[in-house]
Amino acid sequence: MDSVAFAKAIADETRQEIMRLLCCQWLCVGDVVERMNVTQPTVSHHLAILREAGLVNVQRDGKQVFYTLNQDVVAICCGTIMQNFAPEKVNTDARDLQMGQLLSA
Amino acid sequence: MDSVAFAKAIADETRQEIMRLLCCQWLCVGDVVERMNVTQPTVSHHLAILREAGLVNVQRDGKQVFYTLNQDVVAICCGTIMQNFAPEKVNTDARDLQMGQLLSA
DNA sequence: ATCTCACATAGATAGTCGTCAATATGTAAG
DNA sequence: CTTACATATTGACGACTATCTATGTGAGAT
Repeated sequence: MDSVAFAKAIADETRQEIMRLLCCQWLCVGDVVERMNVTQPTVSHHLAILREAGLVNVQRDGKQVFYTLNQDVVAICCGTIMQNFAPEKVNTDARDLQMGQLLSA
Repeated sequence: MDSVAFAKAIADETRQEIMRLLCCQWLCVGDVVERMNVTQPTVSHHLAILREAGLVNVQRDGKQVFYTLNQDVVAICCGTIMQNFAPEKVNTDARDLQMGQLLSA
């Protein structure tokens, strides 16, 4: 998963809203649809993009399909981007200090 | 700077290539152009997008305009995204451990 | 088997984006 | 005040994207 593909996958308001819904919980497609202001095919489309990017975990249960956000991939991709484009902010000897600043910003 | 705007700004191969060039050094537009395979207007266009996103610092020197990547903004935005979409990976008590795993992945 | 429900896919359309050639702007030099 | 140079802006064009309606698919339930 390269940085460009990851950025493209999350570069959409609707998609990030879906990601927020799927963060730390499993929801089926219908649940997502009824919490948003777009149609079911639109949700399905965005879920497909997130799925192909490896950003969501999928599990079928009967007629329903459940999704949840893959936090590991998000974290790893963000780490890669920071290593690529903010190397001076993630140097080894001051890592946790810097992270503390970043996370409180 | 919200996560969507940041993602859109970096969601392009050419732009990330420019960002790599401008990481940790100042380059004028001409220098960027001659290291890439796109025309000067294209580089100027992408620099404008990065500039409006606050991702580059700009400094004029005579006829030339120098750019460099703003690593702080990159780091802060990545931190925001991780807080939004990978909260379980950046919790306080295991922060540096998790970061160590991420950065070595 | 048929029906129904949940989800995915296809097709159409409007809007956005990346790129280039051409031109404008602005800065320094002669 | 031209001239030359570095960068920015404009306009055009093709490619991609987000959304919708309509339809397909696949898994229980009757």
